[in-house]
Amino acid sequence: MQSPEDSQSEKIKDSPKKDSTALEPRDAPAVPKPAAQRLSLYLRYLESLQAQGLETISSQGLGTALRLTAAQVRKDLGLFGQFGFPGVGYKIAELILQIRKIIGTDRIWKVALVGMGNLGSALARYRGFQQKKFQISALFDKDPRVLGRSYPAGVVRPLEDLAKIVHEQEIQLGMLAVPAEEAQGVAEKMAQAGIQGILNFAPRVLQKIPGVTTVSVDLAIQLEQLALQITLQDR
Amino acid sequence: MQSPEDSQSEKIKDSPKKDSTALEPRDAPAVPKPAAQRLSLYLRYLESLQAQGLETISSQGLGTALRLTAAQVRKDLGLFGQFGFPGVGYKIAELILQIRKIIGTDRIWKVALVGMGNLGSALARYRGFQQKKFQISALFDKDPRVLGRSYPAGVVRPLEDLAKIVHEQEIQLGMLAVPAEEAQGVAEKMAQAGIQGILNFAPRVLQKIPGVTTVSVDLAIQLEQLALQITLQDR
DNA sequence: TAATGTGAAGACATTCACAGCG
DNA sequence: CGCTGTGAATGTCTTCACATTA
Repeated sequence: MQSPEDSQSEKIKDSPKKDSTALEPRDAPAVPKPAAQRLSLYLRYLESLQAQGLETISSQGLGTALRLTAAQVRKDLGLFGQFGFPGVGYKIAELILQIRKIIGTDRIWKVALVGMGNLGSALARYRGFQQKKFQISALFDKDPRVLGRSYPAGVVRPLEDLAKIVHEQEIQLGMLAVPAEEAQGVAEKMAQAGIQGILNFAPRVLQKIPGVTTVSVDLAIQLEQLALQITLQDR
Repeated sequence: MQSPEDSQSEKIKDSPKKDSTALEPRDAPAVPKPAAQRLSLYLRYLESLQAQGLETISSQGLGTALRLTAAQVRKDLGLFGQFGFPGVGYKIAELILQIRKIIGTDRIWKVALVGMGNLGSALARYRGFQQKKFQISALFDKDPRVLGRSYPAGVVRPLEDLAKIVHEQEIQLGMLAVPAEEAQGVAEKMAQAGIQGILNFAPRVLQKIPGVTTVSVDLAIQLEQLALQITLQDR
């Protein structure tokens, strides 16, 4: 999907290959990329179940709501531990805590947003992030016309201040919403500033930057995927 | 990914199974979902090459730019035809036309946008769509406070007018940017109005609606994926 | 009894490697 | 000669099916 894709992303694992005597990479079982994506879906749905006051859910119940097989759900959760109770299912509250811990959203992540055009300003106002433990902590642009503009997340600062602010505020993630031509360059600046991961909205594939993880979302491509699926169906 | 689905999406193919005598589904070779996603990436990069005035590109060149192997590129394009020239590579202009035809963006698709909150209004102004042959033709909301507001794509209309306008303007696609709780209901209204495909931005998995293709994009989930990858790395 | 967890089988996707072509 | 197109080999992911458990 949807990505693919709908969003593209970096590799996650580090296949242990033949060398089982390797000491360094702390032999954790690799997580299949599709399973990683589904983990977020589980969490989101479990949270809605909890809001409804439910206590347990079966792999079958999760699967039906998320359009997956029950076996898939069990395999996915099984990658991280034994969370279920035979004859009962999964305890919702407990599973939510476990998944948050796996994803890392048992704590808050600070995010810098670079590029305050149409999309950037929408992202700055989007409420879906806070709930998920992401706090937009600083806004940047290079266009003098938007500098100083004020948002709930603060004022727009010049790109030159990026490294300083990232360090001061201990920002770990960045969202990149600049024009395609500038994306690679700005991404590299973000990396140099100490950002560990970049969510890229620019319509361009970023070349690998050592030490940085990137995930891309391209809105126009998602519409194309929709068109393609329809076109393939009616042929 | 995604990757799946980072973005998630419906099934594309229709596995031919054993029954090779089937008459109905017009035996076209199924397209692997990941390959379908990459097709859009090829197109986008080819267009940028064309803008630079280049004439040909090898599978190796495409692969390097898009972080894929050359073999992968050849396999993918090979799913749709023989577009390359041994010893030369692919002719950029020609390949662009072919891929547009496959995706269906050799013509214009009309799009209705439902839900004019933060995200909806950003989508209404986003320039990345027109270039890709998607024309936002009508805007809808149910909140009286935003009705009548004016955007480049027109004025915001009440949701009750959806079916009428979809038919009048021959709209085929919809973008859904309403709150999660309303997503399924509004998606079903869109289907009834005659829309063939929905790009869903609401943070909820839509249940299957017969006759409609859906692709989902969840911004908060993409940030979670970034966090997860970083968390998995440093464990 | 109603559910999980998990090897084994099967389906699917990627990479290899090389024949063939302009 | 350089590069494509494509079967065959490999690798990854999903589904099956059932022993196991509370």
